[in-house]
Amino acid sequence: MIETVVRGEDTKQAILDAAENLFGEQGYSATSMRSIVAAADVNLAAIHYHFGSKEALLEAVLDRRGKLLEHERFELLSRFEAGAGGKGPEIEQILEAFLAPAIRLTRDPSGGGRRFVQLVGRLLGEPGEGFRKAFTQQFGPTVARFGAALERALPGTLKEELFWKMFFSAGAMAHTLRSAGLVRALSDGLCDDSDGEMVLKRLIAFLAAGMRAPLPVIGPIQGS
Amino acid sequence: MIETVVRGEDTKQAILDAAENLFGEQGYSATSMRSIVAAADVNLAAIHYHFGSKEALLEAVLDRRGKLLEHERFELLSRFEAGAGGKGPEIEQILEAFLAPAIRLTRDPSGGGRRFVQLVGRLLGEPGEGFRKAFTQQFGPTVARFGAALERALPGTLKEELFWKMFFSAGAMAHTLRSAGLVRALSDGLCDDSDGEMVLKRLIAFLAAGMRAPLPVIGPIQGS
DNA sequence: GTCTATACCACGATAGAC
DNA sequence: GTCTATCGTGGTATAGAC
Repeated sequence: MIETVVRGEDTKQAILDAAENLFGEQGYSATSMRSIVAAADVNLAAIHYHFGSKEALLEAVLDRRGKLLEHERFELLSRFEAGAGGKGPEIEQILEAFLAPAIRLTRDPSGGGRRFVQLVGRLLGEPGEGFRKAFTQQFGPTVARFGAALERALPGTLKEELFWKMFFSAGAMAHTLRSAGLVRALSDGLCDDSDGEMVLKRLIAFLAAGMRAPLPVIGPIQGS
Repeated sequence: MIETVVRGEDTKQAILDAAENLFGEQGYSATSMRSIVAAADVNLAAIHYHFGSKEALLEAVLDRRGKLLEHERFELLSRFEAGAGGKGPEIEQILEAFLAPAIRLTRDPSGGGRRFVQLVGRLLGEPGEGFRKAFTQQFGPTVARFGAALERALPGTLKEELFWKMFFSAGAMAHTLRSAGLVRALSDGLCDDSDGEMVLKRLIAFLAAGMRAPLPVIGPIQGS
């Protein structure tokens, strides 16, 4: 006779922890729900009871830390805005407000924060209308808020040019975040990303230069 | 009585075409072999006969266009090197030699080239020791060749700093390539990437600025 | 409300007939 | 070279125990 132990919220959190780790390590599609319930030591059907589906579980994983991440980013940006007087914060400060909370998550001793960051970085590149919607919903307000800040920091930049700069930057940022902890292997031992502050400062310097660079305008507006 | 038709090489190419399209559209893990054989109108076991496994099929897809892509990149870089005399090509030219052949593939009328480029861009972010090995094998020589060219174009740059610049650039490039044809949707109609030359020039300008920017050096080497 | 057992169909892979 | 049959595992769904 197997005893039925009612754990309630514990079960939910155990599933979220296991899913965060496995999704971050192996990617969403490559992770099976059976491996998640095995790691969490719960029954297979518990996922469907608490979340409904694999995709809904992913959204719950994103939600758990995503709200806090968004709050920290807004908080930091607001602090920089307050300290900059009327002219708004510098580009470097805007980038720092966006990146520092994410990089800090990378150093979470439990490893869960790093896995979460890797997962988000990978999701930006994954196709499937399914969770592009969830992704936009999660990070849309952040993109809007930081886009507005960048627009003020780069006077005279067309909306279209700013989009491309943010687009290129998103690629570099996502690549850096999803590779968290793997740089030593990727660079054959040449480099290391264990010093998060170092990675942060270098990424900011790289992106700020690109943000300030004038992008060529093609077409009848400028001619050749 | 169903007739057995022997198609030989046709079957192999049909599978490669279908796999390229579906891997590029949906990603590797999310694409089932059954959907591939349905699109190619061949039997399920044909994949295993011609390629051996799903992962081997992926490598075959990468191989088919990858060799030509590498050749075009090397060719372009060599031409720039020949035209630059003893001092080597400019950063912009090196980036163009790397990116232009890939962007041009994006405009392939059949759509296969675009799907291939999307696939490669996505693979850079996917985990799994499995095809990181295949990926390195496919693009290792290219990275080495272009890294050497960049090193000469950026005198006085430490190997470590150069790695990070190439690392950030790889993220931006992969993001741009894997989003080929999706920018209109991603930007809510604000921008479009149907003009490949425009995307190319803007990406090069963005990256060249980052490449030239001095990255902060942390640690005892420079102090604060 | 919480959890278990179990069944369902699609998946990647393989063996062997033709 | 091609096909069918089959294996173990994947995501999903539900009935019912507690």
